[in-house]
Amino acid sequence: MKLEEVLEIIKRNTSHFFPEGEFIEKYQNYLKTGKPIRIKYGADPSKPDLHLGHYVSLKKLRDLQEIGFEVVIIIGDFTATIGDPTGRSKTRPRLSREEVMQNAKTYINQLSKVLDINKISVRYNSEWLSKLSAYDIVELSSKYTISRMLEREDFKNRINSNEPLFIHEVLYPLFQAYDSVYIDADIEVGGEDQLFNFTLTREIQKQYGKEPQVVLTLPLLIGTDGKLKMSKSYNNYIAFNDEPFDMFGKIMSIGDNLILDYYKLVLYEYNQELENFVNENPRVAKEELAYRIVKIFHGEEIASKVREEFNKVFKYKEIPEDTQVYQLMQEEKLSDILIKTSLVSSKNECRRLLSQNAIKIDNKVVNQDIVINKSVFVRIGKHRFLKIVKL
RNA sequence: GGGCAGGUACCCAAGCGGCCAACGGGGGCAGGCUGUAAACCUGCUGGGCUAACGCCCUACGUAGGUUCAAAUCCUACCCUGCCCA
Repeated sequence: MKLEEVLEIIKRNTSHFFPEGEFIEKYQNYLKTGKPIRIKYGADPSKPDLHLGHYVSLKKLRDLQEIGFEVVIIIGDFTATIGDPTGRSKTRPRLSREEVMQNAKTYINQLSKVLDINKISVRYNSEWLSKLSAYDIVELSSKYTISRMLEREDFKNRINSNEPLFIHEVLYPLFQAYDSVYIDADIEVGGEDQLFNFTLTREIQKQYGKEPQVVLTLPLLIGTDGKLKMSKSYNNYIAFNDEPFDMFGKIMSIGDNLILDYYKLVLYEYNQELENFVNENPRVAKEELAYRIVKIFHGEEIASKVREEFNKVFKYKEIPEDTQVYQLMQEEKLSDILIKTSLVSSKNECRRLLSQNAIKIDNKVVNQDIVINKSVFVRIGKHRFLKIVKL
């Protein structure tokens, strides 16, 4: 493929890409010698749920993969026991090895929804990091200074606000850098928040006499709350593994100001026509967006089914088809049933909801904890449903 | 090692012997208005019992103690920050 075309693919949607000259050299060398360009992508197994935010980067990996670049996924099983401090105002809880390994397993399966799984290689960084001796670690840490490390916003903020900053957290970027040294990364891809780590890695690679990696970052997708970057810890994420109906619903709940972003970053779509469409008819534009994203993860058939279902339930207020069913053996109090099915977490919560007119049975508001003795349909708030079937 | 300041619910943060399941803000949930948008208004936000007034249990770093009564006082311990060494 021509260099210009490759550059075009690379630059689509990216927020940082540098140094371009180094990339061009690498690419020309690839054309000449056939030595593949190795892309590194670091996966954090402390958060096993991949979400749309990850998708933005993974999609880029997919593009690069199709050009013929070699994608190496680094499962940070070792670094996860430290916890990436990026953007954190607080020390992350450290995970046990068992938890980390468990999480790592589910990762690959989710990755296969975006990447050609047969062409990637997967490495666990404990493979080399756990073998470093104290001597090696001293050597690694002698290659960077504290003051440069403290140039990082998040670290600086911690210091300034008298929050603890532990030494192992400062070590994190160094270990991540060592991964690149070890696997000879040519390019590292990730979210924009990794910019510091990625550029630091270049320095470390040079110190080890390696060719520094090219940095490629992608913009961060804003989460469903409309404010913060999509992240599991903020609970504002749309996960690969969400049920199609939930996924559709979550997308429908995003603010208007995000619609265009999602089109652009997730679907790679942006033009003036689309912008006009979004401005003129955000509701329809959003529904189309939801449909198309669900289609990526669940296929066309399910996507259109879910779209129909969504409109039935929320536009025309009908009863959803696929909903949790509770089999009623004998008469039971409503509250007991709701707790058993964990639609409600306690009796107090149930009481609260009742008193706030949040619970509807067969479309009629109930205010009291009545006894159920027949088949009914229960709706709590906007999106909790239960079909009770009397046997 | 020494001195000082701190550790309160999901987060921030008041309270400093009873009126404290704990002010206020954020977040979350729910209702109204809507397009499951935003903005806005309102209510709720530890658990159990009750139709309800209310009652009981568990919770203010951990463990003990003083008191009729402790988040609040005392003792020890753990943890964090700042300053000194």
